[in-house]
Amino acid sequence: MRVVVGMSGGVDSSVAALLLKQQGYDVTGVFMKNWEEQDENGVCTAESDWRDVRDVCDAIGIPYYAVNFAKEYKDRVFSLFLSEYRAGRTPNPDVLCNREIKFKAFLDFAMQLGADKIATGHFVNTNAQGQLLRGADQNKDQSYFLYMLKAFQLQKSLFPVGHLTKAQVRDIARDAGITVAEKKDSTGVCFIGERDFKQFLATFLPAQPGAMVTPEGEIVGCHDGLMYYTLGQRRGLGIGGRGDGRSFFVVDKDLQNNRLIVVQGEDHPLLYTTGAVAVQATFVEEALPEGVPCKLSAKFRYRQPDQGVTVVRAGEQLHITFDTPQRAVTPGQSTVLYRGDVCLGGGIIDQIER
RNA sequence: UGGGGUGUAGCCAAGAGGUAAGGCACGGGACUUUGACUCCCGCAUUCGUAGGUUCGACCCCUGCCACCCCAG
Repeated sequence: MRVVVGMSGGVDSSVAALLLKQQGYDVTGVFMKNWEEQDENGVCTAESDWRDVRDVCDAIGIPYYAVNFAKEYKDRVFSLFLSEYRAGRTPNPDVLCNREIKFKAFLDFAMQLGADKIATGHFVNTNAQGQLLRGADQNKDQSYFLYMLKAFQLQKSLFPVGHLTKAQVRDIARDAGITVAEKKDSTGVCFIGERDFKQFLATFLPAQPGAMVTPEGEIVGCHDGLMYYTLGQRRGLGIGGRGDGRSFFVVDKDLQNNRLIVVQGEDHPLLYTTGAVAVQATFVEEALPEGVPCKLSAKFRYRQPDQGVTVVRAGEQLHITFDTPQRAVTPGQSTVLYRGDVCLGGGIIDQIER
């Protein structure tokens, strides 16, 4: 069985490749370069990761390739990312990246190479029915990022580290003498990486400064452009020493008047939401029945503890009522639904109800 | 230019003769395959300014400056 492993140069995908090789698969490593950028010295910022991939593949004894999906990434992920920000929302590019790039462009590419399956280092599992399951490591479970996938994509995918904990993965890497065993986990937008987010956005979207106001209309500061802020955000507002001295948080964006609405105090009622409407509902396998309230659990952001919700599907919309008020649920972000350990799917938050 | 008041870090604010609390903001780090949240650490050799008293002053005295209020 031929398997093409998407390798990032990190521990997880390296161990994924190693395990598959040990299990007797015909393994090929493929490094995806999806973002064209060079550092101040003119060196591609992905160069060191590519080097790590080559080192690891050599050590494991598997062939490797590099592919470039920068155009696909830009067209299918990044353009939407930008338009969402323009619309005053806070998108999650990585859920799209998985649907459009890793489990589409990359999957297609692997199939053309004659692969039977692809594999990645995601901490998730699948079962025989093609369902998406949480990873065994509760703390690293990445099903949130894969909720937009369909069963047919999962059926062509292997997740060799999904049943392991992060610590076990590092142990395996260490025991095998893999050079990236202690490499720090990468963060930031997938393929783009960690960086000053405001600065990064500023290079793509024009800024339009305006006022920061309280719900009562009092002007308490100036913002640098609405797209630089997200609901629930505290840092970067620059408002200090007002009122009772507590922190301010973003609760709304008034695009019409180019105003950022802020409140004082982490427990302000406007920071809490009792329900939401999600659009572009997608289900891994079977859609929720139309119009029938379903008691499920949900996450509104990665690594959030499960929240009890009642969901009613209406076409491509999900009407979600929270068991307990949720803090800073943000339009543009994804709500992901679970029944036990099964990730059912989810949608993109469009409206919030207070 | 008569009277009263206030001047402590970017902002708010303790302090009250014994050698500068705290909060917010900000900076750094941790956490994290989105954006956030959260957590930890840091952040006035100096108290409008110039002198004086004192072993010792942000706290007492004097001059000056600035701002505020009430009278004009």
